[in-house]
Amino acid sequence: MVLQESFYTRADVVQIARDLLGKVLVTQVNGLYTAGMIVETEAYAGIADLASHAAHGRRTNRTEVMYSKGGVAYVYLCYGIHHLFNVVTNAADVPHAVLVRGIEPIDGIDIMLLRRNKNRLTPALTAGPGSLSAALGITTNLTGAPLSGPEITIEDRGIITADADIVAGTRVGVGYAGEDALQPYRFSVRGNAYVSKGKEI
DNA sequence: CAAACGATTTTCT
DNA sequence: GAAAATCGTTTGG
Repeated sequence: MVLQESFYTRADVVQIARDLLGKVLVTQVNGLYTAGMIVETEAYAGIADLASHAAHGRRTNRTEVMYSKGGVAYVYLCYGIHHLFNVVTNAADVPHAVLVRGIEPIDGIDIMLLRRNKNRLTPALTAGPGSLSAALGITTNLTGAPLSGPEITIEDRGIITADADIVAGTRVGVGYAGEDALQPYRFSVRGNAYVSKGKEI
């Protein structure tokens, strides 16, 4: 079933990041259906989190969508090349978000291969935030799109991820955030090949 | 209005 | 291991 708004509007963004492991991210872009299980996430805890784009309550055109009520997409362009997909959480005006960093392909693998210009399935296809966005056809024009569909949804297909199979660690690429870079806000499925190789956990 | 830079990935040496 | 690719956003003048 498709996750309801009540899943996203909860106050604890770290808990949501953990809960997203094992859920299935589904996109339908240009009529092409692709889906994959989320295996790696990072929480960005709003104004108090120096690693967040909304640190100190910064509010700009780019970050505005993070202030939406939970349950919409926040996609932003990094290094001019990569589209990074986030899930906006919490109530309106609380700019929390969860970055999805890795998925395990489930449906539409042939489509993903075409989009990534590859001809065989390897973990590199969807490991890493830029890679999975490209594979699923996610671009910045999905920013603000509701996760209730039709273009993008997150589903619970009954996959259970035990606590023992969840690895917590520090976030990748946020060294500029000082103390907050040390927060255990990164979660991944233990041993899964589609977890990105960014830094060590 | 100009300049620097980034929640990354790929490619070259 | 190092560096390029590449552009919207943000910041400074």
